[in-house]
Amino acid sequence: MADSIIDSLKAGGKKLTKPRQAILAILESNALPVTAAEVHARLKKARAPMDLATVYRNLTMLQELGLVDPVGLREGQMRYEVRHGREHHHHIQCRGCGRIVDLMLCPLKKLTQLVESQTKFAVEGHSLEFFGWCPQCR
Amino acid sequence: MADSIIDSLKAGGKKLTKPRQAILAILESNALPVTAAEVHARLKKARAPMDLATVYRNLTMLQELGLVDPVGLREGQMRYEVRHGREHHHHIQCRGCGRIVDLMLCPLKKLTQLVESQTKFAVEGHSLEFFGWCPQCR
DNA sequence: TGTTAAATGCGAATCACTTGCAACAAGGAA
DNA sequence: TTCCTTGTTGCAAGTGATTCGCATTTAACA
Repeated sequence: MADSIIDSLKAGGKKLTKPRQAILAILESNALPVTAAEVHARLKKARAPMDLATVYRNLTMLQELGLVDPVGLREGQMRYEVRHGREHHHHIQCRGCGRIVDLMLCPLKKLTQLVESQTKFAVEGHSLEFFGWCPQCR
Repeated sequence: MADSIIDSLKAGGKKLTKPRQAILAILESNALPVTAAEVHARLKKARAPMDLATVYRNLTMLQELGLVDPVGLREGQMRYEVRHGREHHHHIQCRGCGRIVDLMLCPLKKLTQLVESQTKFAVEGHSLEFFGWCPQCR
C-alpha cells in the first residue's frame, strides 16, 4: 500500500483497518473502474468477505478524501477507481457489451476557463464519458 | 406540438395519447432538464395527474426515439430534456444549491475522431457535465 | 363501428444505496 | 502493555428511484 494513501487516511482521522486495506487492495489491482457490488464480490472470492454497507461506506469516504474518483456511466450504479499515481482521464463504454476502455486524455483545461467566464461558476470538476460500439460489437 | 415529434411517434408505431401529450407539453415548457418526479408533480398541478410508472415508461420511450436526451448529474436520479429544436449542449451544476445552467457549446467533434482512432470504437454519444460553485454559493 | 396493438393505472417488486445501533478494533496515552 | 477514546463493522431495516405484471382502457385504422 502506498504511503501517500496511508498519510491521507491519517490526515483525515481515519483508521487503517483490515477490511479497509482489503478494499484498497482490490481497487489498486483494478485498472478499470469497479462497482461496489464488484468490490464486494471480489472480496468474497479473496476470502476477505465483508458487508456491502461497509464497502459503500469506505468508497464514499475514500472519495471524500480524494483517493478514489467516481465514474458514472449511466448504468444505474456508480463505479470507482483509485486516483493514486494515475493521470486524470476519461472513459469510453461499449453500448453493446459494456466494455470500458480508458482514454488517457482530457481536453478540458482550456474549456474550463471558457465555462467559468461564461457562467461565473467556479468550476471544480467535470465528468466526460463516451458511449459507442467496440470493435467486436459494431 | 411540433409535427416532427408527431411524425417520430408515428414512425415508431407509438400512439399520441392524452397523457403522452401532457408529458411532452411539460417537457417542452422546461428549458432545463427535469426529473421524472418533477414531471409527475407538474402534471398533478396542471390537473392532468398520471401514474409515475407511466411517466417513466414515456420518458424511456421518448429517449429511445431520440426525442429526449438523458442528463445524468450524479444526483441519484436522471433528468431529461427535449431535443426538439435545440442545439446539442451540456450543463454545469452548482455543488451548493444544485442550480443547473445550460452551456451552449460542445467542443467534442474533433475529440470524437481522436477517440475513435485511439480505441477503434464507433462513438455514438458522450456525456459531459461540469460541477462547481455558482456565483451565489462560492 | 369493430378490431387490435399499444398504453395506462395499480400494486408489488427490484435494485442501488443508506442508516441506526450494538459490538468491535485501531492506535495513541498512561 | 493496558486502557481509553473514537472510528469501524455487521446486521437488519429503511429509502428512493425505477421497473414489472396484469387487467382494463384507448388510439388508430380497416
